[in-house]
Amino acid sequence: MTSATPERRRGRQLPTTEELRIWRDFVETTEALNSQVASRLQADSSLSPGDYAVLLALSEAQGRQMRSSVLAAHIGWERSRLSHHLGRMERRGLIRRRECPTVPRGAEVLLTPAGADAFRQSTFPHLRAIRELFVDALTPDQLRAAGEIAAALREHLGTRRDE
Amino acid sequence: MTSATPERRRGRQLPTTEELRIWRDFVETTEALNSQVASRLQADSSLSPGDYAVLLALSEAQGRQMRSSVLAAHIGWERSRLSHHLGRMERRGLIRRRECPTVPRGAEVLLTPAGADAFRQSTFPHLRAIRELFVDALTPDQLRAAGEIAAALREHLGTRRDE
DNA sequence: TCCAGGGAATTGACGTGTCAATCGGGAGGT
DNA sequence: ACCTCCCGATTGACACGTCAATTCCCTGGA
Repeated sequence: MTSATPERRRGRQLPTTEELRIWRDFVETTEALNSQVASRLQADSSLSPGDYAVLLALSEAQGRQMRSSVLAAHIGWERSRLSHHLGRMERRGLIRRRECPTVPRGAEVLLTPAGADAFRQSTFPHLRAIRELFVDALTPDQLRAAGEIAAALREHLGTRRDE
Repeated sequence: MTSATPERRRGRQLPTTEELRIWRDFVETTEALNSQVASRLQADSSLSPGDYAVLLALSEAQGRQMRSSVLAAHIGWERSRLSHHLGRMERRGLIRRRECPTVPRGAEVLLTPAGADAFRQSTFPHLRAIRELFVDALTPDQLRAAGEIAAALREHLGTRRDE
């Protein structure tokens, strides 16, 4: 029976019921959306969203190759996550790894022809899925608002990172 | 029912650059937000969001117990996912499973005292984290818009489910 | 009686993600 | 030269999710 006293509610420490409803709705919906997009991508091209992100970055890179840690920074992944993922992609022949001539202990990641091909094949259906599942679901105002919400959330996360 | 007009469908199969930017922003930001909320929950109470969802449902259930498949439906999980998760939670002593007397082959899931305790301890910090990381980041208008966007996306996903 | 089928739940295999070691070189200081 | 420290990358252990079997039991024909 240590429920919030009136004093503790001062300054609104806890979300209201309505705010909480929106939170749950928001989280569950974005999860469902992600999983739909992922399963379409999988069905269309046997790629995961992670594969797609890596292949996209490599496709746009000079010489279709990139140092491992640069790639990680570029797509915003932890290095160990990338290392695991590259291992799986290498097994499937989508990329290759090679020692970097310039950086000691560095690794070059390079796109194989099969990887470039898989990426090319996947692009169109993937973008179409994004349009159908995300863009088409929203009015122009809502789409704009979604962008602003993302910016506000990210900004807020950033400012809180120092704690 | 503001479905895409024939013109719209024919004219623009792919998202524009701006739409795509919003999509990426939206996806990455919601992922970052989820992971922040999850890591706070973990730090505050050693629970994952999955644990929290299960414990919340059981806490609100009659007699603090529920049939496994009812629980799965209640939190919107696949049964096999729930089964795996319950296994992990049972190892940690948060829940227990018992044969259901009424349903053949049915399983009752019930909250242990330790599980009830962990949930009670986690609630306040978790709700506070939601407030700080989500609610506080947005203006009232943006919060309302987030709810509407979630509703629109979910509605749209639902209508496309038949394909 | 036997057995096909169906529902509830579990299991196994595997992809994915995080965290904490670990490895293998160069610097830099002494 | 030796030793320490840092840096790039990998590895191992484990949590989490999904999909495809599989198990167990019950029920409804033939």
